[in-house]
Amino acid sequence: MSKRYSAQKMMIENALKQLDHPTASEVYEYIRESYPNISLGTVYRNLGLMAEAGEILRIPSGDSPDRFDINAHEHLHVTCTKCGKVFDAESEKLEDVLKKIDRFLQESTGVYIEERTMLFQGVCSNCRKQ
Amino acid sequence: MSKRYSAQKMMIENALKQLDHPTASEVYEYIRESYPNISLGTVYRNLGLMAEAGEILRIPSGDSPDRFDINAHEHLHVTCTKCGKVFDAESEKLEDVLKKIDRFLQESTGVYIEERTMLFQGVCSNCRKQ
DNA sequence: ATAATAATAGTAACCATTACTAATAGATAG
DNA sequence: CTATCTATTAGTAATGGTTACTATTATTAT
Ligand SMILES: [Mn+2]
Ligand SMILES: [Mn+2]
Ligand SMILES: [Zn+2]
Ligand SMILES: [Zn+2]
Repeated sequence: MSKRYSAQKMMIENALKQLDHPTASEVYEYIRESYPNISLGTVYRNLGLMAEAGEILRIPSGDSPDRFDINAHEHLHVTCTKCGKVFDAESEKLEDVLKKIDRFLQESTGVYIEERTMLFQGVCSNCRKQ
Repeated sequence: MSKRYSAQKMMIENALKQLDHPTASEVYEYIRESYPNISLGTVYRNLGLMAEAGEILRIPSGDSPDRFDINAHEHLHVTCTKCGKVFDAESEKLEDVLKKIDRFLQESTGVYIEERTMLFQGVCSNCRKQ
């Protein structure tokens, strides 16, 4: 059938667990250390399929390459513009606020919201010290 | 000094007023009808500079090309996945909610938020009828 | 006018991502 | 088992939006 659990996919899953919100290239480089023949195309294809299936999260980023997240539960990301670190944000309170936005947008535009892309940028407390 | 108001920039501004959230290419094609020698690079450069200067808004879009908005006031965009139409959403109420998100993210991650990228997608009421 | 320098047109390069293709590996059936 | 079928891969080429480069043109300052 249409699902063969390849060794490569397993390695990609493992890389996602070891790395913090990595790009496809970072996953590729990580796997290459133990399995030098892995193909970048294979990494891209599997990451895309997994994101499509809802098994992982794709974090689009506009200018820089997309990042991926083993934590598939919907949550927000904040990126530091100085050091590039990615922070997670998640809470009941936040979910309520987001639902409120969905409802507002739906009422004011008539569009039934199916997907949101949200990315926040700023300077982290560590980088502010320097 | 560093600001020369070129005829090309004026044409780009005008195109932004005539078109609804156009891409750089759409601006380019629009201007080409009356001024065939305009360069796509010039359109990109000016749009980038204007967005940088806060004179216009850049709407990043992940997969598809970025769009631009003559309305520089911060507001949200909802795109219909069927017809591609872009809807504007703006209100006092919404601004309050967004400020609330900023404050929450700042408290929970320590990052001082300087920029937000938000894009919503769904199906518009018109497309739902079909 | 002359010189200095923004800005442009045209084109080449970039780079993340996708598409393509022949080879591989794992499942299926006899 | 052996032959066959097919999902997946490695390797590489192509894509497409965007940026970089460079010689030329247009605008400003002297
Ligand atoms: Mn995360
Ligand atoms: Mn708008
Ligand atoms: Zn930082
Ligand atoms: Zn629609």
